[in-house]
Amino acid sequence: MLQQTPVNRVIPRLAEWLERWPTPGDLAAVPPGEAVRAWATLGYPRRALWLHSAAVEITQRHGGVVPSDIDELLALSGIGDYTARAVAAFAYGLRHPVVDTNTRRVIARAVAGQAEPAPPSRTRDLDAMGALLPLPRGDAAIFNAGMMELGAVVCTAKNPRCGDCPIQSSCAWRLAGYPAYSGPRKAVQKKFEGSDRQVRGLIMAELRATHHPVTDAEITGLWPDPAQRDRALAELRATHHPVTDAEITGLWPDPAQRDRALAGLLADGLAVATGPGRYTLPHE
DNA sequence: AAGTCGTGGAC
DNA sequence: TGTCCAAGACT
Repeated sequence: MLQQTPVNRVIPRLAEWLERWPTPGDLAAVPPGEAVRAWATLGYPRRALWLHSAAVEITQRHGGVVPSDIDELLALSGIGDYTARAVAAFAYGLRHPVVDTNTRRVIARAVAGQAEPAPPSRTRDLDAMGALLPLPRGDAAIFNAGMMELGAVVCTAKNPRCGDCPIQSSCAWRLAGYPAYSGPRKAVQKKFEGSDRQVRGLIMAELRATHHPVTDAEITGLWPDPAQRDRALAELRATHHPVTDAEITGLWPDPAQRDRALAGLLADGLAVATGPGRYTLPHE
C-alpha cells in the first residue's frame, strides 16, 4: 500500500484491511476481485492484485508465514527491492539496507552534498545505505526507519526544514552552501485529465461499484464526466471565438481510448470478460 | 531501460 | 491555475 502512496492515506485503509484479513491465508481465501474492491481509491489497483497473489504464494509456499529471507521475499508478486528489505528489517529486525525515495534524498543531501538524488540505482543505493548502517541489528532497523522519517518530515523534496534538521551541522549539502541541482531533469509526467490512466480509473470505479457484469455501453457512458466536459467547454468559449466543431469534438473521448484502457485492464487481470461485452472484477 | 500505472494533497 | 510528488514494481 505504501508504494508511491502517502502514509497518511494508507493508514486507515490498512486498519480496515487487517481487520478483515488478519493473515495471508485469510486474504488468499477470497477472490482477487474482493481485494481490488477493498483497495478502493488507493490507486495503482494492480498492487491489490499482486498483494492477493502474494498471499496465495505465501500460503502455498511458506505455510502461511511471511518469509524473512530477501530472495524469498523478492520472489513474491509485487515485492521489489524496497518492500522486501522493509519487511526483513522492520518486521524481522534483520540488518539490511532499506532504501526508499526519502532515504535516497537524505543520502544525496547529507552525504553527497547534492540537492536531489540521481535516478534510482539498485546497486549504488544499497551500497550507499549499507555503508551507513550501524552494525548492531536492532540499531540498523531503527537507522533505516530514521532515515526514511527524516526525509519524510524534515528533509522533504520541496521546502526542506533545514533549520529543524538534527544533522544540519554535518550535512554536506548545507556545508556546500545548498548548491542547486544540476543533474538530468526528471521526466515530466503526462497530464492526467483526458489520459488513459483517467479512463482506467473510471472503469475500475465502475467495476468496484457494481456487483453485476458491466457492459460496453455502460463503460462508454463513463467518460467524460459531464462537469469536466462543461468546464472544458466553458474554457474553450472564453479563449476562442467562435468554437469550432473540431474543438468541441476534441472534448469527447477518442473511442479508441476506451478500447485501449479496457484492453489494458484485461491484460493486467484487473477486469475479466464474462461474456460478449460484459466485464467484472477477477473472481479467481 | 524508459514507460506505464491512480489518486489526491500541497503549494 | 497547473505542477509536483508520494514507504515502487513491472515490462
